Amino acid sequence: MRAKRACIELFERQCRDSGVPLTVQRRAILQTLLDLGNHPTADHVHQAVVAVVPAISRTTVYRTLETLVHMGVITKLCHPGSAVRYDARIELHHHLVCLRCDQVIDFSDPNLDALRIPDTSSVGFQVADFRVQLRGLCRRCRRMEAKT
Amino acid sequence: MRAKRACIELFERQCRDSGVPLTVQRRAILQTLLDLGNHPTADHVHQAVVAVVPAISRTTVYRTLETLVHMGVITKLCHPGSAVRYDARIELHHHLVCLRCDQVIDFSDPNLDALRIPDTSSVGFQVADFRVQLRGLCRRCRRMEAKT
DNA sequence: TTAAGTGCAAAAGCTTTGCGGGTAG
DNA sequence: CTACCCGCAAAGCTTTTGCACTTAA
Repeated sequence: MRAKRACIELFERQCRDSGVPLTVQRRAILQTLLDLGNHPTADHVHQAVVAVVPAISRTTVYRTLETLVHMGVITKLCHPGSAVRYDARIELHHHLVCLRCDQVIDFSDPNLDALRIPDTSSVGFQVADFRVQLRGLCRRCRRMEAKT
Repeated sequence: MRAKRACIELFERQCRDSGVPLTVQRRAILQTLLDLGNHPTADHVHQAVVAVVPAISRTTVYRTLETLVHMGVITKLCHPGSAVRYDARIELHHHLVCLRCDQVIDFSDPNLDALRIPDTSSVGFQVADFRVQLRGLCRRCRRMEAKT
């Protein structure tokens, strides 16, 4: 995937520009998040990154993920479940949200991307981007439902 | 507000139709959620409902909120924060999500409502409805940003 | 050199579970 | 009467905090 390299370069550039130290741990966490692909929790990331940097602590993973969000390199996922999930894809894309099992699936569609952003100045809100959530039942939950 | 009564009636009808016992606690929790308005956590609901039913336990609030979600009377909010939030508004509406403070603000707009739902059959997903998240900075965070 | 990052252990939140007693239908 | 609900207490997760040590720039 081409986007991964771009994401890492963005991160390294931002670090230099704002004087944020570029550590082994940070690099490994970002790399792992990119490799994992789908919406892991902080703990998922920790489990995976331990394979690369065995001594890394859960605390560092939590802290680093928040740092990366702040830098705009990754985003927090809006998720109905209890644990926070992170998303390394910052390009415009959308989500299928299962109302039964709370799973979140990436979904891309040019028509959704073309949405015109409405005026929110009346509430003083400044829009940066948007996501569409299509809510319903995923394949598995639909089957379970059918059996009942 | 008209919708509140409708919501309670929907709930009572569903209870009778599916034989779900209609208890004092459930009624009070739904009523409280409707009165609170904006996206409370389970604990917020508990704090508020104690004023009406003093002996009610936190556990019951957690359980009942999940029951109401399952019945389709309320929905879980997709929220980037750590605690789950609930939304008594089941009508179509959208959200402004602040990327700095994680606040979620209700937002209605006919143009967003008119979105054409794309075909998701290729991934076996059945869409029930949708929400648009406009992400950016809320008024307060925008001011804080400006000062820096 | 020095400001910032890291690891550890412990605390603080949020949510779920098991169980005896209570209640709506 | 009977199945389901409720409250309590305790356990189980997830996330944050304080502090001493290490490291990138």
